[in-house]
Amino acid sequence: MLKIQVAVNLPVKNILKLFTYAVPPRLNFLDKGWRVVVPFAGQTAEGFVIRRLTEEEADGADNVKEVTAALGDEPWFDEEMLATARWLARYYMCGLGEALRLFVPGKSSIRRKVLKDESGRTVLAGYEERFKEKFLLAYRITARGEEAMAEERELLARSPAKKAALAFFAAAPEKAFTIFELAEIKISRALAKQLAEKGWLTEVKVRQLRDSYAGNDAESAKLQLTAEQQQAVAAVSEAVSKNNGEVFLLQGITGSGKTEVYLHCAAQALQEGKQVLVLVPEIALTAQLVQRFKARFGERVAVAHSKLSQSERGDVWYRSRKDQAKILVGVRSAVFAPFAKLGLVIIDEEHDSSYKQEERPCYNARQVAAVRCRLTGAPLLLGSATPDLSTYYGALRGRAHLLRLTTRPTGGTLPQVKLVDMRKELEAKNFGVLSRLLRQELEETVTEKKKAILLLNRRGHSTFVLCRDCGQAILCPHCAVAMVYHSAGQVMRCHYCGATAPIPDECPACHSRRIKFFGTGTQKAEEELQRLPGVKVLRMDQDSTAAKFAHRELLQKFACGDYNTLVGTQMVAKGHDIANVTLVGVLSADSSLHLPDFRAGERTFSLLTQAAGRAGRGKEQGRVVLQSYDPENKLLHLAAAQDYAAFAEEELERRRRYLYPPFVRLLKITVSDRDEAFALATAGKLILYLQKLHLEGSLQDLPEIAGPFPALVSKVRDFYRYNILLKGEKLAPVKDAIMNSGFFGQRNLYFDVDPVSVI
DNA sequence: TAGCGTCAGTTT
DNA sequence: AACTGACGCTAA
Repeated sequence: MLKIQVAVNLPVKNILKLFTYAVPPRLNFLDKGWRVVVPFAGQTAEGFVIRRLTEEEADGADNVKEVTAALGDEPWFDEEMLATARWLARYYMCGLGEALRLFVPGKSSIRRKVLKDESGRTVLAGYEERFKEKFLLAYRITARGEEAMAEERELLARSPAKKAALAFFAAAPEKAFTIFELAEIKISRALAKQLAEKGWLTEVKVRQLRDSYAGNDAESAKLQLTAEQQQAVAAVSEAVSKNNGEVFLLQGITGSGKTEVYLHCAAQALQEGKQVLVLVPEIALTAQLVQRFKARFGERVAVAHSKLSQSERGDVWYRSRKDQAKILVGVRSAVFAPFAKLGLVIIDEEHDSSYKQEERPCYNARQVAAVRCRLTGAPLLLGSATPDLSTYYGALRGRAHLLRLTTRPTGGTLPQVKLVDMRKELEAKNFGVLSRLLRQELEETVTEKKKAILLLNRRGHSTFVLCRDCGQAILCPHCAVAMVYHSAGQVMRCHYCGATAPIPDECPACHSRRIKFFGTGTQKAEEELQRLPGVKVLRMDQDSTAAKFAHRELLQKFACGDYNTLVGTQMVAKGHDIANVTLVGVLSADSSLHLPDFRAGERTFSLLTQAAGRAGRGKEQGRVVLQSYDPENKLLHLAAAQDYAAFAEEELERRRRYLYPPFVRLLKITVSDRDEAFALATAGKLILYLQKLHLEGSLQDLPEIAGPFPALVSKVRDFYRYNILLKGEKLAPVKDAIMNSGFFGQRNLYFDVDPVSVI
């Protein structure tokens, strides 16, 4: 009988093994790449077929169970996807099953069903296939609904929301609207359901809407390219034709028209009958880029983002595999989409940390894309105003072609940047969030009917709550951080575990009643700004954008409404292009600069550059004010001058000296346990183990081992955290050794390859 | 000594 | 992830 090797799809790291199953004759077509259902540990699990066993091997494998069923009507994985998964598992230290499941929308193709008897024992463990649902809940108005509308029922008069909703349905009495379409125009699912219960609407199932971004397909005019843009397009286009996996770094100042280059390169790939993958940091933040692609390429564009329903995502994947979608625009996880003929990969804002997954497996989509490109021959186009230093260094060393855009095609110039010394403000008894200069600039801006964006990278109202007598800040009971005062709800909130607590009347330590709030977050800044004449302020941070689409709505309000000032955390700095913004203020330019992390400088430079780039994108000259307590700091001056090359040179020198990427590779190991002593002991044992391996000669080079040291936030949700940092030019032998040891399966150990931060 | 809760080890 | 069997502790 045919036997196959299978990787099971379970989200656990300690199943590294592959398992052997027998294939019943009816499933004889099974081969590598197929998804199957297999019995596993008395349960049902999804499995991925890795390969067929030879007859010899099959004879050796006794006592194996049979494959239950095949999923889908063709293999899910092609050779390239399997190879990418194998690379990912080894590079990022996870099981092959764990790597393969990333390629499956929703991480699993089946939903398990477990039936139990009265005594709680499993009597039937079955499964059902997901994504079979091709229909979607929709609502249509009924005759009674139309009557109600006509009669202006009392209830409708009292509820404007219901009335408006019903009026919307009445305008198109034949049409059924899916819940997604309704969400777009802010008719909630709950509201529709209420109206249905009244008999005014009826529930119907309509065919799954394949594309929630349909519409606005108006062909947009191609823009005249600058000489630099033309050069970039020509270079990438040639690589698309050659299909030899070349890598390009497109470094363009903010507003230099990187998107237009993407569009032209994509057009070239399409002309050659190839597909394009476009990765963007966060779809909510880059709606404008999606719009540009939709406008240029219409229905050939599919969009994959985290707000898609399971089956919608399945549909998008299907269209891409079947070559129906020519361009796939998506966030991090879209790097695992199947393609019929991948011809170009574009990564926008390639330095963005959202390409790194923070949960296991901690892959970086940029790296995964590079591997897929190498395997398929598709060129990789990385775009950024402030490239990741590793990417930039690679380009300097000839591993990628560096393409530069140094001018703004609109003719606008880079904004004029001023640094303000906040120590002088204190001397002048100005204790507000705005320096005198920024306040004056803001008042001028709003008087001229222009808009301003203010960045303050701390949410909440006051950043800590302190007893004035004993100096004790109030800490979260579960985490090693101070709680932040939030004016909404008048509570203190932990930004790590979300715990809330009322403001204490007296100090828990010394019972003094002199409790005071210190520090400034976005809420307090908002309050202060509201008091300024003519300033109409909107606040954008995690708290004000918690609701779905709130982000987009806020930006829309700011762009079209009568608000003139947007204050918020770093999300105000990213990806949008709002006309009429002429002033950008960074309220505390050095807040992220002094974190004990090797990338703090790079992140700060990138954030400041991006923030500054929001100013004066049209014809108007933009102005930027950076407030700092350390205005002599060289990095701030480089950011003010928007001089990436100089910054990179300096930062690379520092990295070389202190041995940080791109000069070494990093592996961060976190030990996390309720028992602090146990966590430390485990870390110690792991380090001893590595040193022993080295002495035995199993590791040619012992990487430099730093730690264990407590994480910057040493306790989160009652778990103590210690970090170990391994540095070395080649980490593969250490990674392999750890994966083959008992340490790998341990529950309290987490492995992060190429960590974004080491704190 | 039965009766359970926790934990480590296994799943083809 | 879910199941198994071993160990250890409580209630008699």
